[in-house]
Amino acid sequence: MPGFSAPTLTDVAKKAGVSTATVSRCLNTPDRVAKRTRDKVEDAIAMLGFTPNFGARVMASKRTYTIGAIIPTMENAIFARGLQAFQDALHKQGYTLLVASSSYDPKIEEEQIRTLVSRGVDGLLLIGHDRSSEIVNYLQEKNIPALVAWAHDPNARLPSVGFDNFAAMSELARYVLSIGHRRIGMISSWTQTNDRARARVMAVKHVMLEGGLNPDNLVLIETDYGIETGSKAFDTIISNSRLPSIVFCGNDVLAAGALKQAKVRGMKIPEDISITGFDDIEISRITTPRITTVHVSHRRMGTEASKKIIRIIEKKAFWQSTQLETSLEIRASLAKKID
Amino acid sequence: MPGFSAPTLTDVAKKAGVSTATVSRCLNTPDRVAKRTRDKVEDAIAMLGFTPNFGARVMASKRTYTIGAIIPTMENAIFARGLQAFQDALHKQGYTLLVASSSYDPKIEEEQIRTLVSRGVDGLLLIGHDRSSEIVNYLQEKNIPALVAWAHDPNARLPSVGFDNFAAMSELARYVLSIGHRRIGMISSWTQTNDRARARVMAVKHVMLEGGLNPDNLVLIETDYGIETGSKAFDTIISNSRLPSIVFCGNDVLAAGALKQAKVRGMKIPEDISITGFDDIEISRITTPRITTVHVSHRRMGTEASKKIIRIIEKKAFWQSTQLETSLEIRASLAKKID
DNA sequence: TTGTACGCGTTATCAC
DNA sequence: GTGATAACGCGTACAA
Repeated sequence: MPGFSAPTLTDVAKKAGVSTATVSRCLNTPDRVAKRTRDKVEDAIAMLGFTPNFGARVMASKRTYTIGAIIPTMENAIFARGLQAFQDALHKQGYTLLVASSSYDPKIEEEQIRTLVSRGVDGLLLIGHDRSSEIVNYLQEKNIPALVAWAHDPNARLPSVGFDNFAAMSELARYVLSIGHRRIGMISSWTQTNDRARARVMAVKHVMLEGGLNPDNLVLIETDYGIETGSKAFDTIISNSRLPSIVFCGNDVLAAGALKQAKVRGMKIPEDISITGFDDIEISRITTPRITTVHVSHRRMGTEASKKIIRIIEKKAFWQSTQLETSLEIRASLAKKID
Repeated sequence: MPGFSAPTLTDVAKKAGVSTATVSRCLNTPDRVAKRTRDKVEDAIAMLGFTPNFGARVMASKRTYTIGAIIPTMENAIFARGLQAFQDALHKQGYTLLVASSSYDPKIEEEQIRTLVSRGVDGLLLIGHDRSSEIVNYLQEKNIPALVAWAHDPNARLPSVGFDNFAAMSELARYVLSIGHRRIGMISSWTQTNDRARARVMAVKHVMLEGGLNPDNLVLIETDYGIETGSKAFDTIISNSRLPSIVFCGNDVLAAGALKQAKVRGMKIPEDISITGFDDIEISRITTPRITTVHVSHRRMGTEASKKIIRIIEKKAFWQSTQLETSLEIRASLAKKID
């Protein structure tokens, strides 16, 4: 089909015998056009198979109806799930989602932010509050609304929708201590550039202090996200001189890896050692035994995020952060410590 | 920051004391600009914090460097993983990924295709070959390159990168029959609009015929993707008058659900019943026992897809479909049938 | 209610 | 190697 070129507003206008302005109005403010004219125009549009040119539209109107999201990786089920919900909700409101990923690298995240901004996104969804004030300034200067998800901090510079990682993990840790555990291990994602992971570790330490334990005695391993890495970390932990009676894991996937490895090492769970996760994804329910975890509705977070960002973009409300609930899911991987 | 507006090419040109054409050249074909001039321009760009306007660029050049992908859902780990690899590879080549999802609904997929096309994507990644010829015609008319992933069919109208679902499942089924299984059950995703699922079911039936069994005796349950749905389907299967000795599952997630439910029902695996999956995602390695499955490199598929679509877009090659290898992963959930 | 005409920020085609 | 300038397709004052 050489020489092919898409029909334009002008083509439609000619065919319908009206001006381009009228065609444009039919598209954007149909009620400002007489019914008869509108019908003619709509016929012409249908006959030509016309679709408005996106680039031209952006240039003329400065709006893209596109929202960008930068997540660490889609390979983590919690982001995949939340993002899916985010995209569904966005789509219903006529917005399109542009996705990028940072591989947990702040440099890449900044680069992606700039890319998406140059593409004219109307708003941005980011994960967690950890980023340079420089890039936040940049967004402010460019006037791009940004929303933080998967974390909640009412005092941060950007609005957020998420849950309180510190509080949620504290609740779990308090319960664990209350049933007698005193020797504590933890497997976490890297805390350096991940405020969610950091908050969860801090929570465990804080609760240890509360309970009269020395937080320095926490046997902590940081590692990449994954089942295998969780298994390896578990091996490191049990090679420690003092075997913990409980291993907190920063998420369910690490917990599944740890649990698997415990079985490989011939340990009984929870008799020999207890293991907990975080997120309550399916994996925590199919292991034997099932994993005690913290329930979070990632789908709900995605939906809420879409509502909020659209509201901010359309200036229908001043922003305020919203906090989502979490709840403990006590399952068989955790048991009372009997000395 | 009222009255704020981004610096443009013209601003940069003024500041650098050159024409807009030169600035544009610095951006697109730097080697066609004298070093001295280029330095001046680059300084000006840095000072002003200039970023090219995407919409304008599209209008002038007809290229968006954007590729659209429409997948059934990001909540399925195999798509999440493949898409992540796709996006990483694309990003390295300077392309951006636009994601949409169809929820396995052909109507929604068509709508999403049109949306992405109107946004000027340079190319499209689609899943599977199942779609109306009407929409394929549409893509052809509009001259939008489209690539199919997660399926391989050299005779289809669109190029594809994927593996042969039929052959892969046949291989597994032949092995299963060779170790003595004769009463066969299967849990599959809906086959109506999913050619991958359909091919896997057909493979099992075909191999049954090959082995002298009546394919009509296959106890087949179709259901949604998920662990819970796998469990329910398993219950339905075992309520059947003739208990199968093997249950093929269309994917690992369904298999994990089935396996879990088997244990709930007090059955021993693989002594009482064997279960197999497909995809070889982590979940198949953390269940007890581990699940026999078909290994597929979804990451590799994503990477290959990105190479191929860029090559097609940049007309560096005529298209031809590429087929990826699969391999059996025989694990403890499958055992010889002893009567 | 409808039409005219300009601007949006870039790229590309010419001359120079 | 560089500069002027005409597109690109749409939205929107403004005028009629």
